[in-house]
Amino acid sequence: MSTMQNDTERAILTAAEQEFMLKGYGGARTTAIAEKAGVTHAMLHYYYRTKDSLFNRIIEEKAAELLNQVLALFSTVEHTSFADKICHVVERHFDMLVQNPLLPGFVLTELRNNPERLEGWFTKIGDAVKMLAPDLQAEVERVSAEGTICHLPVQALLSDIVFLNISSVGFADVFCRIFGQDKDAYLEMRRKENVETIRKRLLP
Amino acid sequence: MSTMQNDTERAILTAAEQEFMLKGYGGARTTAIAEKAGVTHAMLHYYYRTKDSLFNRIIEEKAAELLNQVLALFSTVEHTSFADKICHVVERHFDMLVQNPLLPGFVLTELRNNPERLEGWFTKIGDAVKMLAPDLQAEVERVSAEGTICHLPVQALLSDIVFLNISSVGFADVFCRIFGQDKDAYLEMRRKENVETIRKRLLP
DNA sequence: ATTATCTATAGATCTATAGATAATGC
DNA sequence: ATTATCTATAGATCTATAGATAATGC
Repeated sequence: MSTMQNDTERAILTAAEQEFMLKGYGGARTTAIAEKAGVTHAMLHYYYRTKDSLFNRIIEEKAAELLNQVLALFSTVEHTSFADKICHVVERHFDMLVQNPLLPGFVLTELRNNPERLEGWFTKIGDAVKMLAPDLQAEVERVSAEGTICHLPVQALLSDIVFLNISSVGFADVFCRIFGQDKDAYLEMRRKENVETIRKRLLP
Repeated sequence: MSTMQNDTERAILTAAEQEFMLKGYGGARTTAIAEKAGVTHAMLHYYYRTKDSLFNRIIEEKAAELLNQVLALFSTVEHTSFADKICHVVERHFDMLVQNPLLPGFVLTELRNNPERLEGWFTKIGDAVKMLAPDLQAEVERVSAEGTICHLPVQALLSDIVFLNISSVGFADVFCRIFGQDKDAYLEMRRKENVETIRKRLLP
């Protein structure tokens, strides 16, 4: 069975994911991956043939995993208000990024160097957004007409959330150094601050 | 005079800045820089000796340029209110990033791969922040006591501004594709949206 | 004399494969 | 027979320099 992987195979995948996320496709070295996995370099090519196919294998796994997590953000319990629901999404999205702190940098790097390699990601995410956005926009229209929140396009709101959270996690190292703050304390501050900022953004 | 550069020298610098900003130190190739500059590869080493010294030369120039721009953001004309002043800073910071769209990705890449190479940048920025932050915080204390704005730590406010602007520019390509929007239209939307978000964040 | 330029190449590093050998499963 | 592993190496790519030659400035 193909999912019945031996230790070597699994070790290579794990090491490869770390290396690719950290260095990007171009920066990753198959020799370094093999070394990190504790196998000879030839074994990597024996199991995955080329660097390229190993990379594709990794990002397809990662894409499925991330898409599930993102979709799960929205399919959650009922909340008292629209604003509460959004704030809950902000918090869960933030936590998801803390679990994948290398993601923003990885995406930015690949986007620059070989955007075609992430083509699949963007079409998948684009499709998911096309599914979710209209419902969300309809809800905004309805609730804003009641005067509970202000009116705004969901593209703007979603961008706000993602941008605040991505940067908070991606640039935490820079900013906590610039401000002379502990990293955990800084992230804790950002988590609250992003919720607060989005909540105020929704005020009528 | 050392600032009296010939065409070759200048062409190498220009090409190197583009290449380093686009690919990062590790991804940049001195052969590619020479080719882009239209000179033989040996000339690059003749003028700047090593890839490393060429890189340092580039980022020191860039650091000085960026720091001046950032400091200029705050030393500006008087405004009617604190909130107006901040919103003006947001707009000018946004425009500055549009002029340097590769900057966020470059910083993130170098931060990951060899943070020590940007050590100088962060200490300089840290020093500048230590100069500006107390005055700004004092103003927040004063104006928030009057009830015109809410109280908040300047670290949070500055992070909010930088994060929204950096991501808007850095991830514009991804997001306008995901939303099926024109890039210029998306950036125009983000410019207004970031000002609006920060203005609301300051509400009492 | 000094500065600028070119050709050629050394030496390092990286991906990928060839070919031999050991372990495993019928 | 098939699967897993190792050693050795081919071939590509990249940084850096050596050494020769042309242009420039006293």
